[in-house]
Amino acid sequence: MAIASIKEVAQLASVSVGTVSNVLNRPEAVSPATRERVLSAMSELGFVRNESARALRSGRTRTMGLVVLDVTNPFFTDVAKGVEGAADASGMIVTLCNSDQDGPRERRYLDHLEEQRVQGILITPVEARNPHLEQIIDRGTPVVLLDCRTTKRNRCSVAVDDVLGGRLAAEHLLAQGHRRIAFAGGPMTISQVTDRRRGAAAAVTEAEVGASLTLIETPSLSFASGRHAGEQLLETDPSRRPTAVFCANDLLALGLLQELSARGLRVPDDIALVGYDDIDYAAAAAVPLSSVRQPREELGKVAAQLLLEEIDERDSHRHRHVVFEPEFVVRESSVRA
Amino acid sequence: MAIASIKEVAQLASVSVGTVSNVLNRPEAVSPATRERVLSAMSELGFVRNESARALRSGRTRTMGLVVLDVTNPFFTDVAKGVEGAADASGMIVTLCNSDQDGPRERRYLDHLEEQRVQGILITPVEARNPHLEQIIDRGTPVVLLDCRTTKRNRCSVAVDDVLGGRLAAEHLLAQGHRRIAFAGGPMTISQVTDRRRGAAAAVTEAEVGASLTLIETPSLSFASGRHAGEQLLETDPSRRPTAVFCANDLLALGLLQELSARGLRVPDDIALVGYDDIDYAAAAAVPLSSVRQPREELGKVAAQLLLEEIDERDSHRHRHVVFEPEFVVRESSVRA
DNA sequence: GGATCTTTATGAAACGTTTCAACCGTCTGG
DNA sequence: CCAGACGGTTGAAACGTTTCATAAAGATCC
Repeated sequence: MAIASIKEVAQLASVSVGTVSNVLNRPEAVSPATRERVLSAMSELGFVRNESARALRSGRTRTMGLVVLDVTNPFFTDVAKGVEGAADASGMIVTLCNSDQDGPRERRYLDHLEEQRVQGILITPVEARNPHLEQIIDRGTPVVLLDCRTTKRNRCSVAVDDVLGGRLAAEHLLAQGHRRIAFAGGPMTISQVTDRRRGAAAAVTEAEVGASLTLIETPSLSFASGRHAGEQLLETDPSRRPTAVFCANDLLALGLLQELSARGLRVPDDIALVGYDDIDYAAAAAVPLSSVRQPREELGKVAAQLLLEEIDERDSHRHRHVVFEPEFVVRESSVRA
Repeated sequence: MAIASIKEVAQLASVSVGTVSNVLNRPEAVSPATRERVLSAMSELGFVRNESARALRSGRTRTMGLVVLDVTNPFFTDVAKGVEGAADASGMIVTLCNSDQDGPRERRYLDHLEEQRVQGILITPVEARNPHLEQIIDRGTPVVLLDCRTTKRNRCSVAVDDVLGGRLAAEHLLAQGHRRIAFAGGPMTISQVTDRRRGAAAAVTEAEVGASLTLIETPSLSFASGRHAGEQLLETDPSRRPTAVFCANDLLALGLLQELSARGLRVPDDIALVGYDDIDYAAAAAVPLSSVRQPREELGKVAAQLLLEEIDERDSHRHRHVVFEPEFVVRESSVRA
């Protein structure tokens, strides 16, 4: 049952193991005749190269790790697609891990990736400050921060300006005449959440129109959390209720939208809604969702390229911080007829 | 820069490498005093176990592969979540691969997984007949077919009865009075597509009401393909145009819905729509989508458990074929007021 | 026809673990 | 007081590759 090794292939083809290895790695260095012989021995035995042995001896793998906050969020799957495309073009394989916004889980995956000796790691961390990640970098595994701004000098990062995104969303709502605005999102350890809120808060104060930004903290950025936030909102006294909600992402907004509609509140008439990410489903929602658009696939692609660059250049590499600009997309959920 | 090995840890702790290995694998077999000593040597050196070496020597990894047709499809991410949960509970790690409905790509991933010597593979194959997959099974890697029925005796499978699902959808549309019905989906190599169509076709013929089921073949089961199918539909003569479309999945249906709405056709009045999968976004769509619900996470969970079982039992394992029943969910997209 | 290169193949030494037979004290029961 | 068991530790072999110095056999040149 055990898969044939290079040794058995060598025996069948009457060559040394070194030659078999050469056929695998530098086929041009072996004469056509023997190459043919080795190749047919391989297929006769159903040889499959043992990546563990190869990695152990050569000291390098062909794998990179990608750790995202939520695989079920279309934003991240689009990002993952970008990463995968770039990796594939360089003959790299991506191990996709889902931290599910859970610290310990994230840590387990990081440990595993380091034990696997992946060539590098792309990560959207659960917490901005992460000593464990720091250690991994110190031990020599390149890490690129994904969708997360940083000024740290020991890594690259690719992000979209979330503070600006938050500002755009809030300015739009203010322009629509809203004064009691809420920001929904959480947990507050996630930098995207705090950045978006910060941008919105700044816009609200600067407007000097007596507007306020209250906080609806959610346990996660999911559809379910959105529905739950909707319940909370419905419990508050209508006279003091916010007239507009800016959600930290589209999933949250879609969940909120569904809960509000189910309970008879109309969007945008009773409550205006703005999301974030502009996932495909935002435009297709019951009430098409205004949202802050990010270049999702591009984000992943650039992050992967940065990592590949760092892997290639190693010591001579200079870390870079790429920041994209978000774009506000107006749809029905935030403009009263 | 190189990460410390077990040997250096042993040296620092003044023990043999065997003892260090024991601390790692059978800590109860080593005295508390030395264990402590070894542990602190490890943290001092920043030791990280080399999984390649471990896998090579022990002959087993702690990884399973999951190959899906489309990571951006919420159906598959939900399935993946189920798989991951079950795997995690058994200390296994999942390598998630996205074939993107592309044969060669699928093949590359399968090769990689086999080279990695994963303990087993969960796959929703691009084509039902797959000689390469067959070889992998023959060489001894357990494979479980995911969301794909089979009667093959050399593997387990977990699926939802797609023929029944197709039938439910068609029967519903027939009951609503539709006679010119279309089935949208593709490519036809994917068994889910053909099964769903077959079920629908059977229902249509059995009804004996002079109804017909035309085919709108799409290149993939994506949002974009749905929009494209919408264009096609709009080009056909309104008098001969189908009055209802049953889409092979929800993404397709949502794309179609968006295109139709954008071009001024009303759903369900001008064209009724039924999807498949009942992803979260189906209920939240502009026109809430009728759909065929599948137990997504459960599907993944059971598949993973079957695989784990097979990995455990090995030779004594008896393959099983689990089939779930789908459920039709009626919403506005298919019932005229 | 010898010297010098090239081309091709070889054999053995790593890589970092796990595994296991063997060993050494110390304890236990008779 | 001895035989045997037991808890703890050791040392070396093995896993399947890659890598590299070396060798053998032709080819090329003067």
